[in-house]
Amino acid sequence: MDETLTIGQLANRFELKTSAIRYYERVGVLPEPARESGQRRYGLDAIKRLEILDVAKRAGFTLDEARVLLQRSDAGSPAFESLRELAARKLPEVDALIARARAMRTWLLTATDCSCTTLDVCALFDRDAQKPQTEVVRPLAITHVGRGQRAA
Amino acid sequence: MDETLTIGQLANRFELKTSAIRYYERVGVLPEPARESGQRRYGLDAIKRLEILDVAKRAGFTLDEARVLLQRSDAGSPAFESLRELAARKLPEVDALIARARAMRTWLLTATDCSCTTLDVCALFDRDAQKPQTEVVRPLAITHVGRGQRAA
DNA sequence: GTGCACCTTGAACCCAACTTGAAGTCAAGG
DNA sequence: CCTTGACTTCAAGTTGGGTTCAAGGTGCAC
Repeated sequence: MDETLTIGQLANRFELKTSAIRYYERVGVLPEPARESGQRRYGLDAIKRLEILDVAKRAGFTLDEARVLLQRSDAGSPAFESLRELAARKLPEVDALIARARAMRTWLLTATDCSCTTLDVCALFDRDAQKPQTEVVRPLAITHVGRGQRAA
Repeated sequence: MDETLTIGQLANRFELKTSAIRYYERVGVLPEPARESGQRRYGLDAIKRLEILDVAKRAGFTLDEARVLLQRSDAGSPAFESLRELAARKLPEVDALIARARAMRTWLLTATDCSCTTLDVCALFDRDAQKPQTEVVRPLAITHVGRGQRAA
């Protein structure tokens, strides 16, 4: 029980690829770990960090935001201010996402039992009728999900 | 009233950039339009297409899916089968998105009035406690929103 | 002493949906 | 004639979150 893990063991534990962990290190989300004959060795701190990161990703934070979060968490004292700040900024984005997704859902349901025979005459494609509910929301940073890798 | 628009006029009408319209043409979402001394001239068909595309994008279709949709719409006869098919395939993805977004929302609300002083001890970052509700959903093709351009 | 599993590196590649840039064309106005 | 402004082309860049590749190191068992 020496409490350190290789990158492969750590990756397994979090269902990540080793390349992802190296990537996190590269972009500053994880600090550089200790080495044993050139190889990375991770301790409890890294595990805790990845756990936090895991939750943060689920919560819709980008890696950049998570990086800030984790830096503050290290700093010690005013740790939680940044989290509350970030959460408060994130909330309206998430609300907008939910609203948009619901409008989409309604549209899709209607579409599956629409009986028009050509698209041109169908009310589903009446732009103005849809506008009020389904405003397009621009910068929505929930886009990290599922990009850059094909079916893990 | 000659009913044709230049690319710039069309772009204005849909709050797109001209580059986006050329891009749509390049990837086959819009057909090649007529030309007058080299310049694109768009008619009502193009407007209708962009209206459909607009709704399709709101509904979470990718450009690729929209392209199929619009091709079928041209073909004439079995037009709506493809739409119903696409809608049926899309629905569970949207449901998953909504579920995930709601879990996120709960988490964010909790975060804004959590009173922990360091991240390490906070229940918000207890991975296992969150798992059941907030499973990470992988391929979620709603990612077309807000990528590739900074704040239109 | 070699086979094997695991680790190392940097650079290049992936995706979607565009945007940006350079260099050129065209018509109208002064 | 010259400028202005809107158009044209094709190539390359941007974004985020990684993956993939080639070439090589390390340690242990057989």
